Amino acid sequence: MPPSHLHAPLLAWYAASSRDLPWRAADRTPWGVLVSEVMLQQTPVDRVLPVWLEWMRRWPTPAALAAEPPGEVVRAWGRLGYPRRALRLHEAAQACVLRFGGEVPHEPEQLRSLPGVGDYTSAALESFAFGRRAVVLDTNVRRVLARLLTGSEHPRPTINAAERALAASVLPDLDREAALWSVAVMELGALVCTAASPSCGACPVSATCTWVALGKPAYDGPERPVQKFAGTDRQVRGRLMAVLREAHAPVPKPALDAVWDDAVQRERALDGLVADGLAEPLANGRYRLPGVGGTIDA
DNA sequence: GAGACGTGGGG
DNA sequence: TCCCCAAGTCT
Repeated sequence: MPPSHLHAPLLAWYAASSRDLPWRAADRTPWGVLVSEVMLQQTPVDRVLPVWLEWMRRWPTPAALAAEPPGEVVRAWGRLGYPRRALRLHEAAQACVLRFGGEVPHEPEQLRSLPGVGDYTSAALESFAFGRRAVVLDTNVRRVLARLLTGSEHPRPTINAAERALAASVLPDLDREAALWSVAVMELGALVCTAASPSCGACPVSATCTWVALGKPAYDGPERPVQKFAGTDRQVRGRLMAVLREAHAPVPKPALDAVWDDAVQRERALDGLVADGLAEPLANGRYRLPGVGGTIDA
């Protein structure tokens, strides 16, 4: 249970300053929360918002999404990035239909069995969709608790048992309060206690923040991993997928070859997309998003 | 447990 | 321009 000097001001701040996001609305559904959580894995809210609205309009239930060919789902995913998430969401929808009566399940182990649902997303669904107490530990919560409680500017590169226990120790005991606490801490991390330039002057709990009390010391923990992108297979895959998404007929190989000069890397990337189920090779040497179109171009 | 996996905005 | 960053998951 968080001490009241943290709990009360944070909840007051959340009531006054949180964003009105549709997946938090009173009429939200577990399915809508699941879609939002998967889309928000590594993608900012502003970019997710329009895509989420369109998805919920087209596919308001797991069954609606499950009935689509995977390629159509990948196309609607657009430029959110990491399109394998779209495939996993499609598979998760099918699992809901086949195994859970068309509903998003509410038991943690059932949630964890869904493709694309890991520790974080499972806890987020427990908490935000079903109103149950769960330790929600995403990058925002980790950063806020690191600063507030341990005085470190950033959390360690990987979650360990001690960090999870600390998060659990400040989580309210009751379901409703726990869910509210988690979403409020997340929101504080997203809007105020940001990674690069926190607005401590606007923070409702800066008076009791350990990191502030220590004079905001620079991070001195283990090296934090940096991701390369330019020149990687990931960049090539992205370009290939952009061509396939925008095409509404099977794509001739030369159109794919045009996106990258290095043939070895290009073929490796394309093979990877096929292996992942993101691209479908046709008999005539053309490619398309999996299952779309129906007609086999001759 | 390290590395793979997209995309685009901001400093 | 370059680098960091954004509600992680999977292998």
